[in-house]
Amino acid sequence: MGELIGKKTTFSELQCSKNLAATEDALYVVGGKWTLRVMIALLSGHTRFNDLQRTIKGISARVLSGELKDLEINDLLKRVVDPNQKPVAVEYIPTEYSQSLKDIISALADWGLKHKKKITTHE
Amino acid sequence: MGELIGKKTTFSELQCSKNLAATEDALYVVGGKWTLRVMIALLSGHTRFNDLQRTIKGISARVLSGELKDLEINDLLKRVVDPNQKPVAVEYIPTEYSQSLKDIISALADWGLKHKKKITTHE
DNA sequence: ATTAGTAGTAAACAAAAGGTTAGTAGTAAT
DNA sequence: ATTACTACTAACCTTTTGTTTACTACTAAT
Repeated sequence: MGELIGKKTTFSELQCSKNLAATEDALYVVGGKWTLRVMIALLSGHTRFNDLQRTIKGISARVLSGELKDLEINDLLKRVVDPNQKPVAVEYIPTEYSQSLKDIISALADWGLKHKKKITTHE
Repeated sequence: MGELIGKKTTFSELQCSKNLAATEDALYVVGGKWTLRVMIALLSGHTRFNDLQRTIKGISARVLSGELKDLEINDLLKRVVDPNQKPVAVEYIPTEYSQSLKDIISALADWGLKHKKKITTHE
C-alpha cells in the first residue's frame, strides 16, 4: 500500500469497501449521464415531456423517454395522465422519495461552483 | 409547466438553471463511470496502480490509466515516482483539493445505503 | 389547408466507452 | 531458466450510449 508519501487517509480500509459498495448502489441508479439532470429539472417544476427536453440541453427524445421510464421504476417519479386536457396531457411528478436526492444534488452543485471558481481564477 | 398536481418544487426556476449549470460542471469532472470509484480508493490509501485495479472491481488497466491521467489534470491526484525502489515505484497521491470531494462521496454513500435498505425491505 | 405543438416510438446509424490480448522492460524469487 | 510481479500502452474489437429521421394521432391556430 502507500509506503512513501501519503499517509493521510480520508476513509479507513473498512470504510473504503463500505463506501465503494454504497456508492456503487447509488451510482447504479443515479450515476447515468442524464439521470441527475432530469431529476433537477423535475424537482424544479418542469413536469412535461417537451418542457423537460427544452430545459435539459442536449438530451434527445429517445434518451429522455428511457430515463423517465427508469426513474419511474426506481420510484423517483410518477407518470400521471390527464385525459381531460385537450391533447391528452402527461405529467412526470417527482415522488416524495425523490426529495432524498437533494443532498446529492446540493453536494454536486456546491462542488461544481467551487471547482469552476478554482479553474477560472487560478489556471 | 406543471398545472395539474405537483405544485411542490424543491428548487426554484432560478435555482434550477444554477443547479443544472453547477452540477454540469461537477459531472463533467466527476461524473464518469469510474471517477468517483477511483477517488474513493485513492482516499482510502490505495496508491499503487495494481492495488487500485484490484480494489476497484471490474476496471481494466486501460480505463484506470486514463482515469488517473484525467484526475491528475484536474488536480485531484499527483503522480509520484520513486526511482529508489526496486522496480521503479509509482504512487498516485490524492491532493489536498481532492478532500473537497468528501461531501459528494458521503452524500452518495448515504443515499446508496438508504436506497438499498428501501429496495430490500419494501419491494 | 397548412403549420405547429402535444407525447412519444421504431429503425438505422454514429460515437463514445470499455474489454481483451499482447507486449515492453526491469527485478526477484523458485 | 521459468514464472511472476511492477506499471503501464497500443491495437483491435465489442458493447453501450446517443443521434437523427421519420412517423403516429390528435388539437389549435393562421
